Amino acid sequence: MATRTSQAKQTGTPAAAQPKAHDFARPYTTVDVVIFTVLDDGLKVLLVQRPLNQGEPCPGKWALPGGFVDVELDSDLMACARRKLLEKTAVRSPYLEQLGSWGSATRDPRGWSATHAYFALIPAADLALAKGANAADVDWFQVDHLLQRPRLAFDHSEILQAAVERLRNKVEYTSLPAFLLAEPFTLPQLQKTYEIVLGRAVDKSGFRTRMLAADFLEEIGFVESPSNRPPMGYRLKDRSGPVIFPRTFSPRGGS
Amino acid sequence: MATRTSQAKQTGTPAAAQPKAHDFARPYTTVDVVIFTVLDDGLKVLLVQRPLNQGEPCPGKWALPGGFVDVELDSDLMACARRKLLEKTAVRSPYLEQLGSWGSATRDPRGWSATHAYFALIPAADLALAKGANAADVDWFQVDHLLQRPRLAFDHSEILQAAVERLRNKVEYTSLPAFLLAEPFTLPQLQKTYEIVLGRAVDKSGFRTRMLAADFLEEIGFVESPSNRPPMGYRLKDRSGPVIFPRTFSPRGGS
DNA sequence: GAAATAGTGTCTATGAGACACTATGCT
DNA sequence: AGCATAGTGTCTCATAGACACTATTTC
Repeated sequence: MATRTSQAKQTGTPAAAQPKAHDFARPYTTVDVVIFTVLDDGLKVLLVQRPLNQGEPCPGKWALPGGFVDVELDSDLMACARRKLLEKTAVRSPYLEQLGSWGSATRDPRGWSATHAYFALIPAADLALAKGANAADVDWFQVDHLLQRPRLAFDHSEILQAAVERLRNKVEYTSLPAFLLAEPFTLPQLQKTYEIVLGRAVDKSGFRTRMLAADFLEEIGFVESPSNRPPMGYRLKDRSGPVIFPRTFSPRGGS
Repeated sequence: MATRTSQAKQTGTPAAAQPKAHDFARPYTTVDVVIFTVLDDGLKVLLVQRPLNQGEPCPGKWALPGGFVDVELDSDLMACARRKLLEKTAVRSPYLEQLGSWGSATRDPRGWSATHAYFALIPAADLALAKGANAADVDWFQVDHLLQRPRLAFDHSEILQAAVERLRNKVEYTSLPAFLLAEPFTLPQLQKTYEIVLGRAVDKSGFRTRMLAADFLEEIGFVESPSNRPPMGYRLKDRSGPVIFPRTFSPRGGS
């Protein structure tokens, strides 16, 4: 029992004269980040083109930004994700949430590997500054196109799909889209963001009632807009996470 | 940017004459499983006592069942979780869902490690058979007690807490508790299970309407009960996963 | 004043919660 | 008959969706 090959960690039986289990072959440990933004009226995701070098897997294919956990640099998984994000976007404090993990013997040709996937939301406006940091092999892609024909490296298409599902789901009952906007933002802007992510229109009146009832916005004064009546600007009362609404958005609650 | 120590995997820059990044130090990769059941009118979780051997971390403490991924045995993470579950409970086809991952330099004294946590639901009835497989250092613990004073090995108290939160959350809007019952079960039994997991009573009429409207149950004929009017027995139409209800349970939906 | 956008009022159908009721079997 | 459990009917009130309305600015 409890030994060797498999476990040893949480086994009841004394392990006797076995080599320590944790000296056995270890899978690779990586972190990948699905970075979303709303740009040009569309939901976009950041991808990185894989190098063409010999020995690199999936050469030339587009992939999620990510890579190996660095046991020297990264104190934990989240820190590693934040580092990857910072390297690619120069954004420091995005919304960042763990998505799940994917691990198998075959997902990376180099051997058994497990990746810890995160997803991030960043305002497109924050990127202007970061342009310098963006290399030529980094670009934003329309999410819808990527879902229609999945061609990403490794199992990244699958991970992307899971991220979009999670995002779309949560948007139905949380204030997540607010993290896709730079402050101050207006309610019409926020509504537009919801509509872009959800892929459908939502009623203005209901939307406003809902947002204000959730009590997560703070008025910041009127904001100048390209034309017409000046809208109220808002910021988040608490940037540490989204608010959860009591009910869902969908038109007919139907099962 | 984008080089060395850290990545190399998804970096734009040709890695030139660097040692391959994946030859660097690798974290340990483990899987832990939070196994729930409902037993004696309480929500229980399965724990394993850690061995007392020298060199083993957290000797004598109770921990979630789990251990190192075995790159020979385990084709993927889920398979690893299923294996751990089978080893401890002899249950083959439980409800099994990924919970998240926890990884840091310090969570295991042996070094940088990342665990992939899963949670499982099994009917207590299925365990009778498994008793043989259960070693002396395995036992069921009342979840509420463990949450009140967290004393588990490693960061397992944190993982358990996350699992309970996820479970309680999902129970509000899914048919998950059905996976805690052996078939056939009755609606009163199912209701009881909901109440135990949620920690509060739910209205009978509303409960039944809801369950039947969700159309995930199949009548299996009347079932003998200890007394009185015989209830209808049901089984799941689809054991592959829970149904999601359109709305939540909570009394006042209020925000 | 017209146009365009921001923001509010109001009506209604739905459906969940609450609770009273009926049904069926056991002793 | 009486009790205990299984199962149903019904009333009400909150609210989400729909949509019509008002408000404030620019030209």
